[in-house]
Amino acid sequence: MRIYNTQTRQKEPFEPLTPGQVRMYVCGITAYDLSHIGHARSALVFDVIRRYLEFKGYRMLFVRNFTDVDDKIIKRAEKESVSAGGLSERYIAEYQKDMGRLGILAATVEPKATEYIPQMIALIERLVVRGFAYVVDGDVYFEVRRFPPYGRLSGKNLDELLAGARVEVDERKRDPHDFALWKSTKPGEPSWESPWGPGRPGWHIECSAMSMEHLGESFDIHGGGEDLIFPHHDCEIAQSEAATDKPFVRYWIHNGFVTINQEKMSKSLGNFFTVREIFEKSPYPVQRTAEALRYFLLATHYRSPLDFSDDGLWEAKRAVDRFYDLFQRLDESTAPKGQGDGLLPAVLDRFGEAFRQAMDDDFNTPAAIAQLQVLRAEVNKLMETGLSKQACENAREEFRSLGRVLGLLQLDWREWFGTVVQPQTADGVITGEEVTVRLVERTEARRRKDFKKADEIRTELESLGITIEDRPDGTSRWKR
RNA sequence: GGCGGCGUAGCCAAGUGGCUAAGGCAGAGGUCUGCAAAACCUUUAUUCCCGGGUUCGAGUCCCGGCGCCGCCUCCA
Repeated sequence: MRIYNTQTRQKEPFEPLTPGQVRMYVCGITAYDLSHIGHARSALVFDVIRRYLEFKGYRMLFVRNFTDVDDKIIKRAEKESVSAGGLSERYIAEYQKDMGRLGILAATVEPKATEYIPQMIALIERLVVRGFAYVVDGDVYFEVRRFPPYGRLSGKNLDELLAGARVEVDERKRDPHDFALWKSTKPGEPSWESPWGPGRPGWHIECSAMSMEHLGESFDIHGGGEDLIFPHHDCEIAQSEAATDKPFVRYWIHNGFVTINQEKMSKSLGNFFTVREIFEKSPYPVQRTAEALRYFLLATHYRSPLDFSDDGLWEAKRAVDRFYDLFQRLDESTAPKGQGDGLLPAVLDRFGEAFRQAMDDDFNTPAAIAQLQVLRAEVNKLMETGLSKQACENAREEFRSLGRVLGLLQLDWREWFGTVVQPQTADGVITGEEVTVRLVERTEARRRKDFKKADEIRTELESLGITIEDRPDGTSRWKR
């Protein structure tokens, strides 16, 4: 398996520090607002990486943090006249709700920054003792000039940074790029006791403290959005390696942005869609919307920018429909053992292997999905030659097994198409029972060759979002 | 100004030196069907932004343009 490492800007063979085990840390969110699709993409990318590594047989130790103390949280909390802690708690819960609906699996540990203040203080003290940090008026800064490799990850050079950067001048800092490890408290802000007086941690230190606490001083994979490369991850490297003298991380993985009309989606630009909105605007049930969104996001490689659009999302849904069409055919097949039975195992093997090869190449999900699509076509063809019930089940199981890596194709086709008979359905949505009644009428009409009546019923159901498919035996099936 | 990335069919999107440039969506024709839908078959880039170069051979490497984007300040 090869992984693109931001550190070296090339794909490298992947070998974990401990054979059979992978330790991975991913920068989560700052909890002060609802998550947008960009957050969802990042969570999804690392969810799939985690799933694939588990699929490969690795034991995963996966940490994804929450930043629950920070300027933006404090500001927002002030505005809403609530406590900073309460605000971040609320948005952490919202994040977990959204990501849960998207099928993002929980991490092994999901630490919150404020629960690791002692570890952060200990780390900062270590840096002060070792001469990498200095104290000014209750603030503690990391002195970047004392750590020559600073900027290695992003490829930035301190002297060149000075030329163009608009860095606010803080006379107390020894270098404009020195960053805060500890900030002395202002009145009304959350604060903790420290050797330097009451204060709160700087942003970067939390990730070093929490990752080391759970994964050790050196671990395998550290991930996040590409906007975190500089300064956040460069700062993490500086703090961590200055404190331990050990290599901090082996593989740095960064996901590309979600854009809107080719422009970065971000809170500051105001051009973002929240995950919540996607679900609310969707005419489909949560599970189906979630899978369409996953498919859409995974159809682009994780390092490429991805332009979000409603059209793209519904195209993805159409593509997933084709899989569930096949699953229904497989499920309803009553064919006896046929020629396809003999050919199927080799086909499943071949595409399973192609799928793994795609994923082994830097988690190439678009290529992996393409293999699933070709397999779908192949199985459809084999059905023409006759596939026994058992063979059909084997085929379905292969899609389920590979699809699990991407968090796709796990539903029963009835759930996907919304044909589960639900006694209660939202206003304006026809229930499965009602559809069944109309369908029986239509079947009767067709039997009488009353095609006018049959077509009326079909048109009526179509206007309600129901598509009918007639089977050769005169019966019909339907989907939303 | 510094650093980095991208430009492949109507749209989305793989492919980073070598069989006929994956796959999806949309479109066209056909088989099937009462008509549809789904499925299947055929079809949609002699060509990968432009111009040079390296090579037996380049979408893929190098140089130079053009266009777009990101980071350098909080940001997934």
